[in-house]
Amino acid sequence: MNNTPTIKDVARLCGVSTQTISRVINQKPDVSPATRERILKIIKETGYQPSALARSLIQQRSFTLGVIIAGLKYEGIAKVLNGITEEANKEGYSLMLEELPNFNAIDVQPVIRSLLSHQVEAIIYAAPEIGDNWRNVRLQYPMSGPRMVFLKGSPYPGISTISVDNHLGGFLAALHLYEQGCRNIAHISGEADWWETEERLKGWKAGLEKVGLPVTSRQIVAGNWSASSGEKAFLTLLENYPEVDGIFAGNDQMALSVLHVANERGIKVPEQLKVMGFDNLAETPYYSPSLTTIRQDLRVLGIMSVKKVIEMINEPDKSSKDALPDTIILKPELIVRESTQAK
Amino acid sequence: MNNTPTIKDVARLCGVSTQTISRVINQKPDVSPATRERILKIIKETGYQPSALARSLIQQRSFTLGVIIAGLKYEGIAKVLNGITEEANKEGYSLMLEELPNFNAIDVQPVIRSLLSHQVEAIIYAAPEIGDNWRNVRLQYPMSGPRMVFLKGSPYPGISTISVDNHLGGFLAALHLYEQGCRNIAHISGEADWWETEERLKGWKAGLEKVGLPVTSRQIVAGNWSASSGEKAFLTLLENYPEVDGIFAGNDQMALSVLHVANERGIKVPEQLKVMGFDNLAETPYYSPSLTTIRQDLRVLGIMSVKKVIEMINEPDKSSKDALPDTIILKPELIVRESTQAK
DNA sequence: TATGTTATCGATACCGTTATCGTTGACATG
DNA sequence: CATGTCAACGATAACGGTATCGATAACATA
Repeated sequence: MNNTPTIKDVARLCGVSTQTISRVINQKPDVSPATRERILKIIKETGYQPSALARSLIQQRSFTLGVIIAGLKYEGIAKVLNGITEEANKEGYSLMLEELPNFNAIDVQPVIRSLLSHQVEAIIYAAPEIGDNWRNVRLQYPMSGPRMVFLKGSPYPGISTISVDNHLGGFLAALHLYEQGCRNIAHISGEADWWETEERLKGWKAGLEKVGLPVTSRQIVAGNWSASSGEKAFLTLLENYPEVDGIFAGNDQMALSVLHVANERGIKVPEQLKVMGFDNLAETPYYSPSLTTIRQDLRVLGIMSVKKVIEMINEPDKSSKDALPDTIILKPELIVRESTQAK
Repeated sequence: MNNTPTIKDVARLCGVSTQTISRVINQKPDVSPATRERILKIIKETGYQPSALARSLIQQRSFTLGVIIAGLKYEGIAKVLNGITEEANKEGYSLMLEELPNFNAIDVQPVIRSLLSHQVEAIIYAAPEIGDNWRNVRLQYPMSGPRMVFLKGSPYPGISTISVDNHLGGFLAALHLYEQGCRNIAHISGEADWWETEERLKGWKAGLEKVGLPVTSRQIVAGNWSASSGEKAFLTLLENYPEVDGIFAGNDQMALSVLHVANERGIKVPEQLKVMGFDNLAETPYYSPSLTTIRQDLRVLGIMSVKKVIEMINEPDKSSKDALPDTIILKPELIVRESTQAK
């Protein structure tokens, strides 16, 4: 009585069957203009809103996507999510959001089950690939379940994956530092076992090899994405590899703390040391000096992921000619700023 | 046939009624240990998962919260969301996420209707208060609808609101700069019409008045939260208020670009100019110099909001003794670093 | 007049689950 | 033996919609 009206209430008020109401709200034919108008009026008056739940149940379509994320504090994922919400909104899909408490694959199963029980039509898996945690998810995932797209990790045949070419990013970084005159180039890597960490490292190595510079263990120090880890790593570098004249940090935060320490110690950037990061955070133009970095457009990544899953929903045979490929690799881009500009 | 099994499939396989299956999955009595075990075994074998949709429909409970956000690119909201997902997870609630395409109140109505049609049990409104956009939402929202909590805006009698005391933050900032010896203190404000902008500005004014410093229009320059706006604002300040010796920026990004410009121009921070921000971003300890700022714990804000709405769901009479108050104001905290340390 | 066509609408079943009440049989009790 | 109690289970309706088919009346056509 006091609650929100249902289709039955509206039908009773209009003196017609629920079926006719259904026809009106779904804009189907077989309703006379007169009754249609009368019904629309009463719908407006009562504020009636069809239940998406009941609809999903009978139609076997929820128009809902599941999104699994982890590490919202890591900044990057927020941008991905931004793209996802934008595109999902545009396409009329709702989103169920699940954040994993940690990065293990162990806790993923209940999260997926929860999404499935809500009959999401597809799942966007945007938690980072660390070690073999993706592998387990991919293996355990039921073939009969709704389609799934993996974000920011390694491609795998038969499984849709959308990533940024981190290898290329590392490669570009190494080359750029070389071209700016650096001959002793170090790398502060991201958190161990992350796919992105490995790829950036490999790309950086490939770049050094390409230009004929040696790659020794002294040149590589492990960080963990955090600014404080970047600070420690840089201090280690100064001790073990004092001739360093170029640093490629695995992300902008770690690069920032390199700038910070350099500033404290009177090491001039870029004159004595060239520094670059990865991500192109919005603030990087305002670091001191402004930071050269590798731009990756994570918002677009999110948009692509929604486009892809909706495409998979609409044609499960995936045999369209201009369909998106299963594996999409976005190209990162070098952004040159003061921190590597030879003067 | 090929699809996920329903309760009927399980019932048929077990040779019992669906009711008995229901009793098992809900851990209710009136099932013999033998059949219970047999049923559990078949449930495991088939991978049966009860439909949350059907359940929500019959029970009139969805165990789902709606979250409305805007401006994911603004960093702060990601932390709020982080707290929300954490607490919701803990309490066994799912989340439906909706991001507003802009900050107007115009587009809010369809978003709310969408959430209502999914029968969310409560809504957390975490889009910023700008001008009177909250007012419209609050007025248009149906009294009969699920309860709603507003985040990061002005309290209003009878409506639950959880915010940070931005006024206090601005006040603390002004006082701190004064205590550090500044006598010409400027403010770079956030985007116009935001509640947070106004509060920080008012608090800062109150602080200056408290210590007996004048407040003139020259001392206030409008920014828009972005680092580039901070740069412009600082340049304006240098022109119109050259005697400035202390700056309170409305957020850390704008403070960062003040540091950047100061560094470029050879203005020594903190010796000649003391600078502070607001937010306490993770990177602020590594700005050069490290940045004094006002810490607000937005993750806790998110957690509190979930606690509050769940409390409202469970006891709509809100007459418990140790219930959370309708209006919760979290206290920000001064974090002193190099950028304001008198030497 | 008998039949066909069309526009408009309703009756019924169903989606997958649970609430509610009823049924059955075994056993105890007076 | 009649009755009561209890454990274990099923039948039916309901949640709020839609799919499917059918019904009715008005009108056109043969």
